[in-house]
Amino acid sequence: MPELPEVETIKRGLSPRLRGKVISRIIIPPDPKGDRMLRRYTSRRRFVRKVTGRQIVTLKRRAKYLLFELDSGETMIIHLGMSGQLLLRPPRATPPRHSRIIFTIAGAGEIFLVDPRKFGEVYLYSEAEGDTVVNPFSLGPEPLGRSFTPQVLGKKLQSSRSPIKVALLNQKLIAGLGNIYTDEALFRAGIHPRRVSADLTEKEIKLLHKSIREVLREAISLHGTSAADRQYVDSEGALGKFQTRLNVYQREGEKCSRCGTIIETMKLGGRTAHFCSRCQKKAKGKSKQ
DNA sequence: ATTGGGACCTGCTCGC
DNA sequence: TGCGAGCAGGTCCCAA
Repeated sequence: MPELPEVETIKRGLSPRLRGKVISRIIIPPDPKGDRMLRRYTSRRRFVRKVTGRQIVTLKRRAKYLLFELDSGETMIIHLGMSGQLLLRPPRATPPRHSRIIFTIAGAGEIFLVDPRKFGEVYLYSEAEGDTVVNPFSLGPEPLGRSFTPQVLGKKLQSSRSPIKVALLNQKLIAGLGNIYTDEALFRAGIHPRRVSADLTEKEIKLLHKSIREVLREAISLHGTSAADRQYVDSEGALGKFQTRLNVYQREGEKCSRCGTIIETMKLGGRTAHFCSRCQKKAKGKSKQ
Protein backbone atom coordinates (compact mmCIF):
# COMPACT_ATOMS: atom_id res chain seq x y z
CA MET A 1 0.00 0.00 0.00
CA PRO A 2 2.59 2.56 0.73
CA GLU A 3 3.60 3.51 -2.78
CA LEU A 4 6.35 5.87 -3.82
CA PRO A 5 4.84 9.08 -2.37
CA GLU A 6 4.08 7.47 0.97
CA VAL A 7 7.53 5.94 1.28
CA GLU A 8 9.10 9.25 0.28
CA THR A 9 7.07 11.00 2.99
CA ILE A 10 8.24 8.51 5.59
CA LYS A 11 11.82 8.93 4.45
CA ARG A 12 11.64 12.70 4.69
CA GLY A 13 10.18 12.46 8.17
CA LEU A 14 12.75 10.01 9.47
CA SER A 15 15.89 11.11 7.72
CA PRO A 16 16.77 14.23 9.75
CA ARG A 17 16.09 12.37 12.98
CA LEU A 18 18.03 9.24 12.21
CA ARG A 19 21.04 10.36 10.25
CA GLY A 20 24.19 9.67 12.24
CA LYS A 21 22.29 7.84 14.98
CA VAL A 22 23.09 4.38 16.27
CA ILE A 23 20.70 1.45 16.36
CA SER A 24 21.40 0.35 19.90
CA ARG A 25 18.87 -2.44 20.28
CA ILE A 26 16.53 -4.56 18.22
CA ILE A 27 13.54 -6.43 19.54
CA ILE A 28 11.61 -8.88 17.42
CA PRO A 29 8.51 -9.99 19.32
CA PRO A 30 7.93 -13.72 18.93
CA ASP A 31 5.52 -14.73 16.20
CA PRO A 32 4.06 -18.23 16.28
CA LYS A 33 4.04 -18.22 12.49
CA GLY A 34 7.72 -17.40 12.28
CA ASP A 35 9.70 -14.31 11.39
CA ARG A 36 7.89 -13.47 8.21
CA MET A 37 9.35 -10.00 8.05
CA LEU A 38 12.80 -11.55 7.73
CA ARG A 39 11.78 -14.25 5.29
CA ARG A 40 14.08 -13.26 2.47
CA TYR A 41 17.19 -14.97 3.78
CA THR A 42 18.30 -13.32 6.96
CA SER A 43 17.99 -15.38 10.12
CA ARG A 44 16.76 -13.50 13.13
CA ARG A 45 20.02 -13.95 15.00
CA ARG A 46 22.20 -12.95 12.09
CA PHE A 47 20.07 -9.90 11.40
CA VAL A 48 20.14 -8.70 15.01
CA ARG A 49 23.86 -9.28 15.27
CA LYS A 50 24.68 -7.41 12.09
CA VAL A 51 22.48 -4.39 12.68
CA THR A 52 22.77 -3.80 16.42
CA GLY A 53 25.33 -1.13 17.25
CA ARG A 54 25.51 0.14 13.68
CA GLN A 55 25.24 3.77 12.80
CA ILE A 56 22.74 4.95 10.21
CA VAL A 57 24.84 6.90 7.72
CA THR A 58 22.09 7.89 5.34
CA LEU A 59 18.47 7.09 4.68
CA LYS A 60 17.41 6.73 1.07
CA ARG A 61 14.43 5.64 -0.94
CA ARG A 62 14.41 3.46 -4.03
CA ALA A 63 10.94 2.92 -5.48
CA LYS A 64 8.88 1.67 -2.54
CA TYR A 65 11.92 0.56 -0.57
CA LEU A 66 13.57 2.40 2.31
CA LEU A 67 17.32 2.00 2.44
CA PHE A 68 19.20 2.47 5.69
CA GLU A 69 22.86 2.70 4.79
CA LEU A 70 24.88 1.51 7.75
CA ASP A 71 28.43 2.28 8.72
CA SER A 72 29.23 -1.39 8.22
CA GLY A 73 28.81 -0.90 4.50
CA GLU A 74 25.65 -2.95 4.47
CA THR A 75 22.20 -1.60 3.73
CA MET A 76 19.15 -2.48 5.77
CA ILE A 77 16.23 -2.53 3.39
CA ILE A 78 12.64 -2.15 4.50
CA HIS A 79 9.62 -2.69 2.31
CA LEU A 80 6.31 -1.89 3.94
CA GLY A 81 4.21 -4.25 1.88
CA MET A 82 0.69 -2.97 1.97
CA SER A 83 -0.08 -2.48 5.62
CA GLY A 84 3.33 -1.52 6.96
CA GLN A 85 4.08 1.55 9.05
CA LEU A 86 7.29 2.91 10.54
CA LEU A 87 6.49 4.90 13.63
CA LEU A 88 9.07 6.95 15.50
CA ARG A 89 8.10 7.29 19.14
CA PRO A 90 9.79 8.59 22.27
CA PRO A 91 11.73 6.11 24.39
CA ARG A 92 9.69 3.57 26.34
CA ALA A 93 6.50 4.14 24.40
CA THR A 94 4.03 1.26 24.44
CA PRO A 95 4.46 -0.85 21.31
CA PRO A 96 1.47 -0.47 19.00
CA ARG A 97 -0.46 -3.61 18.07
CA HIS A 98 1.22 -5.64 15.33
CA SER A 99 4.68 -4.30 16.07
CA ARG A 100 6.93 -6.75 14.24
CA ILE A 101 10.33 -5.21 14.87
CA ILE A 102 11.34 -2.51 17.34
CA PHE A 103 14.54 -0.55 16.81
CA THR A 104 15.91 1.50 19.64
CA ILE A 105 17.70 4.52 18.21
CA ALA A 106 20.11 6.05 20.69
CA GLY A 107 19.15 9.63 21.29
CA ALA A 108 16.10 9.55 19.01
CA GLY A 109 13.60 7.11 20.51
CA GLU A 110 12.20 3.92 19.10
CA ILE A 111 11.07 2.94 15.66
CA PHE A 112 8.17 0.52 15.53
CA LEU A 113 7.77 -1.47 12.38
CA VAL A 114 4.05 -2.16 12.50
CA ASP A 115 2.56 -4.46 9.90
CA PRO A 116 -0.71 -6.30 10.51
CA ARG A 117 -0.64 -8.27 7.26
CA LYS A 118 3.05 -9.06 7.30
CA PHE A 119 3.45 -8.41 3.60
CA GLY A 120 6.32 -6.13 4.48
CA GLU A 121 9.88 -7.28 4.56
CA VAL A 122 13.21 -6.40 6.09
CA TYR A 123 16.57 -7.62 4.91
CA LEU A 124 20.20 -6.78 4.58
CA TYR A 125 21.80 -6.01 1.30
CA SER A 126 25.51 -6.25 0.93
CA GLU A 127 27.19 -5.69 -2.37
CA ALA A 128 30.38 -7.13 -0.94
CA GLU A 129 28.76 -10.50 -0.32
CA GLY A 130 27.38 -10.60 -3.80
CA ASP A 131 23.92 -11.34 -2.58
CA THR A 132 21.74 -12.92 -5.16
CA VAL A 133 18.51 -11.87 -3.53
CA VAL A 134 16.19 -9.70 -5.49
CA ASN A 135 17.12 -6.19 -4.58
CA PRO A 136 15.84 -2.69 -5.28
CA PHE A 137 18.70 -2.06 -7.63
CA SER A 138 17.33 -4.42 -10.23
CA LEU A 139 14.12 -2.43 -10.61
CA GLY A 140 13.05 -0.14 -13.42
CA PRO A 141 13.77 3.60 -13.43
CA GLU A 142 12.59 6.02 -10.78
CA PRO A 143 9.63 7.81 -12.33
CA LEU A 144 10.75 11.12 -10.84
CA GLY A 145 14.35 10.63 -11.79
CA ARG A 146 16.12 12.56 -14.52
CA SER A 147 16.65 9.46 -16.61
CA PHE A 148 12.93 8.76 -16.84
CA THR A 149 12.02 10.40 -20.12
CA PRO A 150 9.04 9.83 -22.42
CA GLN A 151 11.44 7.96 -24.69
CA VAL A 152 12.44 5.62 -21.89
CA LEU A 153 8.81 5.03 -20.98
CA GLY A 154 7.95 4.41 -24.61
CA LYS A 155 10.68 1.87 -24.99
CA LYS A 156 9.59 0.00 -21.89
CA LEU A 157 5.99 -0.10 -23.03
CA GLN A 158 6.88 -1.17 -26.55
CA SER A 159 8.13 -4.45 -25.19
CA SER A 160 4.87 -5.40 -23.54
CA ARG A 161 1.56 -6.69 -24.89
CA SER A 162 -0.02 -6.58 -21.45
CA PRO A 163 -2.67 -4.04 -20.49
CA ILE A 164 -1.13 -0.67 -19.69
CA LYS A 165 -2.46 -0.90 -16.14
CA VAL A 166 -0.55 -4.13 -15.58
CA ALA A 167 2.61 -2.79 -17.22
CA LEU A 168 2.65 0.27 -14.97
CA LEU A 169 2.40 -1.98 -11.93
CA ASN A 170 5.40 -4.00 -13.11
CA GLN A 171 8.26 -2.73 -10.98
CA LYS A 172 10.81 -3.94 -13.49
CA LEU A 173 9.44 -1.54 -16.09
CA ILE A 174 8.86 1.45 -13.81
CA ALA A 175 9.47 1.34 -10.10
CA GLY A 176 7.30 2.80 -7.40
CA LEU A 177 3.76 2.85 -8.76
CA GLY A 178 1.02 0.86 -7.07
CA ASN A 179 -2.70 0.57 -7.57
CA ILE A 180 -3.61 4.10 -6.56
CA TYR A 181 -1.19 6.03 -8.70
CA THR A 182 -1.46 3.85 -11.79
CA ASP A 183 -5.22 4.42 -11.78
CA GLU A 184 -4.83 8.14 -11.21
CA ALA A 185 -2.11 8.58 -13.82
CA LEU A 186 -4.12 6.71 -16.44
CA PHE A 187 -7.16 8.83 -15.72
CA ARG A 188 -5.21 12.05 -16.12
CA ALA A 189 -3.74 10.79 -19.36
CA GLY A 190 -7.16 9.73 -20.63
CA ILE A 191 -5.97 6.19 -21.30
CA HIS A 192 -8.14 3.15 -20.68
CA PRO A 193 -6.44 0.68 -18.29
CA ARG A 194 -6.95 -2.21 -20.70
CA ARG A 195 -5.17 -0.64 -23.64
CA VAL A 196 -2.28 -2.75 -24.88
CA SER A 197 0.98 -1.13 -23.74
CA ALA A 198 2.73 -1.50 -27.07
CA ASP A 199 -0.18 0.12 -28.90
CA LEU A 200 0.04 3.49 -27.19
CA THR A 201 0.78 6.36 -29.54
CA GLU A 202 3.73 8.66 -29.06
CA LYS A 203 1.37 11.39 -28.02
CA GLU A 204 -0.27 9.17 -25.42
CA ILE A 205 3.08 8.12 -24.02
CA LYS A 206 4.11 11.73 -23.61
CA LEU A 207 0.89 12.50 -21.83
CA LEU A 208 1.17 9.41 -19.65
CA HIS A 209 4.73 10.29 -18.73
CA LYS A 210 3.64 13.76 -17.71
CA SER A 211 0.65 12.41 -15.79
CA ILE A 212 2.73 9.92 -13.82
CA ARG A 213 5.14 12.59 -12.71
CA GLU A 214 2.41 15.08 -11.91
CA VAL A 215 0.44 12.63 -9.83
CA LEU A 216 3.49 11.53 -7.87
CA ARG A 217 4.70 15.07 -7.25
CA GLU A 218 1.29 16.20 -6.05
CA ALA A 219 0.94 13.16 -3.84
CA ILE A 220 4.34 13.75 -2.26
CA SER A 221 3.50 17.39 -1.62
CA LEU A 222 0.33 16.26 0.16
CA HIS A 223 2.18 13.56 2.13
CA GLY A 224 0.60 10.61 0.37
CA THR A 225 -2.83 8.99 0.32
CA SER A 226 -4.75 7.73 3.32
CA ALA A 227 -7.87 6.27 1.76
CA ALA A 228 -10.74 4.57 3.53
CA ASP A 229 -9.30 1.10 3.83
CA ARG A 230 -5.73 2.24 3.98
CA GLN A 231 -4.30 3.05 7.34
CA TYR A 232 -1.26 4.78 5.90
CA VAL A 233 0.37 7.24 8.26
CA ASP A 234 3.79 8.84 8.25
CA SER A 235 6.46 8.31 10.88
CA GLU A 236 4.69 10.74 13.19
CA GLY A 237 1.36 9.01 12.78
CA ALA A 238 -0.10 11.74 10.58
CA LEU A 239 -2.48 10.96 7.72
CA GLY A 240 -1.78 11.88 4.11
CA LYS A 241 -4.00 14.31 2.24
CA PHE A 242 -3.92 13.19 -1.37
CA GLN A 243 -7.16 11.21 -0.98
CA THR A 244 -9.04 14.48 -1.51
CA ARG A 245 -7.54 14.63 -5.01
CA LEU A 246 -8.41 11.14 -6.13
CA ASN A 247 -10.34 11.10 -9.39
CA VAL A 248 -11.04 7.40 -9.79
CA TYR A 249 -9.35 5.28 -7.14
CA GLN A 250 -11.95 3.92 -4.71
CA ARG A 251 -14.60 6.07 -6.30
CA GLU A 252 -16.55 3.27 -7.94
CA GLY A 253 -20.18 4.27 -8.41
CA GLU A 254 -19.44 7.95 -7.97
CA LYS A 255 -19.56 10.52 -10.72
CA CYS A 256 -16.45 11.36 -12.67
CA SER A 257 -15.28 14.79 -11.57
CA ARG A 258 -14.65 15.72 -15.18
CA CYS A 259 -17.65 14.42 -17.11
CA GLY A 260 -20.13 13.02 -14.59
CA THR A 261 -20.02 9.46 -15.92
CA ILE A 262 -20.16 6.80 -13.21
CA ILE A 263 -16.72 5.47 -12.30
CA GLU A 264 -16.34 1.76 -13.02
CA THR A 265 -13.94 -0.97 -12.00
CA MET A 266 -12.51 -4.02 -13.68
CA LYS A 267 -10.03 -6.70 -12.69
CA LEU A 268 -6.68 -6.48 -14.42
CA GLY A 269 -3.66 -8.47 -13.45
CA GLY A 270 -5.37 -9.46 -10.24
CA ARG A 271 -5.99 -5.88 -9.15
CA THR A 272 -8.97 -3.63 -9.26
CA ALA A 273 -8.61 -0.92 -11.89
CA HIS A 274 -10.79 2.16 -11.41
CA PHE A 275 -11.59 4.27 -14.45
CA CYS A 276 -14.02 6.54 -16.27
CA SER A 277 -15.19 4.86 -19.45
CA ARG A 278 -15.85 8.21 -21.09
CA CYS A 279 -12.67 10.07 -20.22
CA GLN A 280 -10.50 7.00 -20.78
CA LYS A 281 -11.09 5.64 -24.26
CA LYS A 282 -10.37 2.08 -25.25
CA ALA A 283 -9.52 2.58 -28.90
CA LYS A 284 -6.43 4.45 -29.85
CA GLY A 285 -6.92 7.70 -31.64
CA LYS A 286 -10.04 8.48 -29.67
CA SER A 287 -8.32 9.06 -26.38
CA LYS A 288 -8.59 12.84 -26.50
CA GLN A 289 -11.05 14.00 -23.85
C1' DA B 1 8.87 -16.15 -23.18
C1' DT B 2 5.48 -13.78 -21.62
C1' DT B 3 1.43 -13.63 -18.99
C1' DG B 4 -1.87 -14.93 -15.52
C1' DG B 5 -3.23 -16.46 -11.25
C1' DG B 6 -2.50 -18.26 -6.54
C1' DA B 7 -0.17 -17.76 -2.02
C1' DC B 8 1.13 -15.09 1.59
C1' DC B 9 -1.49 -12.33 5.74
C1' DT B 10 -5.10 -9.98 8.70
C1' DG B 11 -8.86 -6.78 9.43
C1' DC B 12 -12.86 -5.27 7.84
C1' DT B 13 -17.43 -5.31 5.35
C1' DC B 14 -21.30 -7.54 3.69
C1' DG B 15 -24.93 -10.92 3.27
C1' DC B 16 -27.49 -14.72 4.93
C1' DT C 1 -26.75 -11.10 16.40
C1' DG C 2 -23.30 -14.10 14.56
C1' DC C 3 -20.55 -16.04 11.48
C1' DG C 4 -18.30 -17.10 7.31
C1' DA C 5 -17.14 -15.58 2.72
C1' DG C 6 -14.98 -12.22 0.15
C1' DC C 7 -12.00 -8.46 -0.55
C1' DA C 8 -7.94 -5.42 -0.16
C1' DG C 9 -3.02 -5.61 -2.46
C1' DG C 10 2.91 -5.84 -3.31
C1' DT C 11 5.68 -9.26 -4.55
C1' DC C 12 7.16 -13.90 -5.34
C1' DC C 13 6.47 -18.29 -7.48
C1' DC C 14 4.72 -21.53 -10.55
C1' DA C 15 2.22 -23.07 -14.52
C1' DA C 16 0.18 -22.61 -19.11
